[in-house]
Amino acid sequence: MVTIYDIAKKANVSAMTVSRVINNSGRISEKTRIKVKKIMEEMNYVPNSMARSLVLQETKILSLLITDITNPFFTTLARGAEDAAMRRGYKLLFGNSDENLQKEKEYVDMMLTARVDGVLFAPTGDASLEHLSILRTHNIPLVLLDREVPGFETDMVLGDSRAGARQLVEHLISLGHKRIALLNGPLHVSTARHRLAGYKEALKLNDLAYDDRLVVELDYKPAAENLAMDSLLQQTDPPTAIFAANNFLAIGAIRSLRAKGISVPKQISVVCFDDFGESLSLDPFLTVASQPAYQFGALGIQLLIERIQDKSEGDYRKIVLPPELIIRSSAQALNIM
Amino acid sequence: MVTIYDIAKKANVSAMTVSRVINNSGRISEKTRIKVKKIMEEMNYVPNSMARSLVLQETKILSLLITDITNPFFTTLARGAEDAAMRRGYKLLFGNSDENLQKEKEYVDMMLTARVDGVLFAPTGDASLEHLSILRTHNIPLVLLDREVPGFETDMVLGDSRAGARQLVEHLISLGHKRIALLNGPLHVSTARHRLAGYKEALKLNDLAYDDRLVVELDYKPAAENLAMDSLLQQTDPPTAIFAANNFLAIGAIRSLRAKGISVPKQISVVCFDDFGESLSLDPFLTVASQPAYQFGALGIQLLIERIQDKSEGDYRKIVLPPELIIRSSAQALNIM
DNA sequence: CTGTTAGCGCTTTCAT
DNA sequence: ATGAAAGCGCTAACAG
Repeated sequence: MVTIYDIAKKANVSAMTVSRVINNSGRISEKTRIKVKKIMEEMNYVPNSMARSLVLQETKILSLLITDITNPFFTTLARGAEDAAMRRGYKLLFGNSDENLQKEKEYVDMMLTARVDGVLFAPTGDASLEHLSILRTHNIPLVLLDREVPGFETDMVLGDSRAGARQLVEHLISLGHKRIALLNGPLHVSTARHRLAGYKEALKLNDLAYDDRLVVELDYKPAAENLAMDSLLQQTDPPTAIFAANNFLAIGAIRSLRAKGISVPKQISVVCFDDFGESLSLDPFLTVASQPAYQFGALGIQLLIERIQDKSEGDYRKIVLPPELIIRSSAQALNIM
Repeated sequence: MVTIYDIAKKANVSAMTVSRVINNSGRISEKTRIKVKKIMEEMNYVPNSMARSLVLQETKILSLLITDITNPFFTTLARGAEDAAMRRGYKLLFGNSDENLQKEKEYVDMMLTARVDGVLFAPTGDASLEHLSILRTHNIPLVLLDREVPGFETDMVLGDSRAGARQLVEHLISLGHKRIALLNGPLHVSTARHRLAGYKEALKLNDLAYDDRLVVELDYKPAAENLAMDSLLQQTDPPTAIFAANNFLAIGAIRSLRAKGISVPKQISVVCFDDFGESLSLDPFLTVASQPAYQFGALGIQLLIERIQDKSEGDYRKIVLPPELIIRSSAQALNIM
């Protein structure tokens, strides 16, 4: 392995001079700078970031933990974070917790031993509090993404789940629907609670009664939608529309409905939170509350780096990004029979 | 920051003893082991992987570079790699080159300075040769994924693009199609060349003439499919079926066709390479050659770690994973008019 | 403008 | 069973 000492020897200078050339620090004569640079090239020198970090006490590595790498919302968010980090000279260490608290813990340990300079964290749920506290104990700057965790204060970038849910449900109501089901994620995740709140709010604003038989809470398990649909449809007064709390739930629901021979949107309307990437949807027909996923990542990195560099104990900032209602064809006016 | 010296002092032992406890190495009395462990807990000690790597000359970090983080093929592959790496005690540093040679170079530099123990590399194309050579120069074990690069020998995990393409095209032929267009990726990527070869092979096996007006080479730019469709359809003897070399191209093509009021599959059949994840496709109707993406990642890691640990200069291994033909409804029998 | 010294946190080697 | 010394590759602080 080529070190600065190898370079130094060959260039007849001290290691320190080589170090200065590498970092463009201090004053160095143009002549030696060029000589050293040339030798570094010749010898294929690559700085050792381990050694550097050890003395500098900073790694220039940020970590991004997401909960589902197969979800377009998170991959788009990841691209936003990556671009923003790179642009500012930071590397990004990805992690995928898979909505799994145990995996999340492993990633937290990894962040700690890797001595990352900061963390962008999409928690699996309220139980992530413990993990966040560990990071806080070690003074690692931290930005929460997409989901908040009760009892934990920090910078965050969130969507407006309540408003988005309300808009979606009001859209259904404006189409004449009165029996609207909510296919929700687990309530230990803040976004699920907020979407439920928005759902209730929309009902109330329109003088519709809240019926808890229309609300189903699903964890992110495959095929759970199928059972949920069954029970929903067997009710005496079944829903005419479904509000799915995220894109995957909507897809699961629609597939389940179609498998039963029920047409969407002709027989049942469906709307959901989160869009799919442009390149993924064959037939963009879902009416959605689309979130600016790329911005989530980019702004998260910005907050994080500001926190790292200012070292300031300034007040925590909470950025709330509004969703955009995109009306397509998966929800239609209720047929008056 | 808590170091082994802090622990040592508090436990009235030497740093060396603490180190031994951490690594379960050497013999230590049960009494001191327990005492030291307890103090480590109390003080929230976390080993510093930088310092450790610096002396050990290994990081236990592997790097995975993919070309498109929004493509389900690669995210699924990433999950396979991640699971396999974690299971064997390695961490995975993700990178997303975005089919961009410049970004790829930045990631290579990063791998070098981060001193990763090995690299899983999906190259952007043949021009990646230079980057691979750099890694080779620095003796970094390397496994190529999905795409090979002429002139570069190493372990690889590939799909059988030629066979998959042949099957897809023969399927179309069996449905009565004779004018079959190929919507291909750029030819500086090995998979595109192999898919072209498979396409030609299928034609030849069925005594159909190869017509280069039916073959379009697209780079991965948005909306390129639209223009390609235009020119394809304006021909005197336009295609009745399209073989798209990957999932995104197929989607682009279908959207373009539908925008022109052309129905798939009624008027034009479409098949493609690579499936979508289960959770992403609303309406799994595309007939595809599906690749075992998860296996690509898992096997890649396996090859890589074996190479790292054996240090052996054994022969390079090339694993070729066959695709699976999944017949759905996007391709139908040609209407005899 | 350049060099010397010391030390970042850890483990290897050699003592005891 | 435990410890002391040296060194991994690098840079901050000070000296010249």
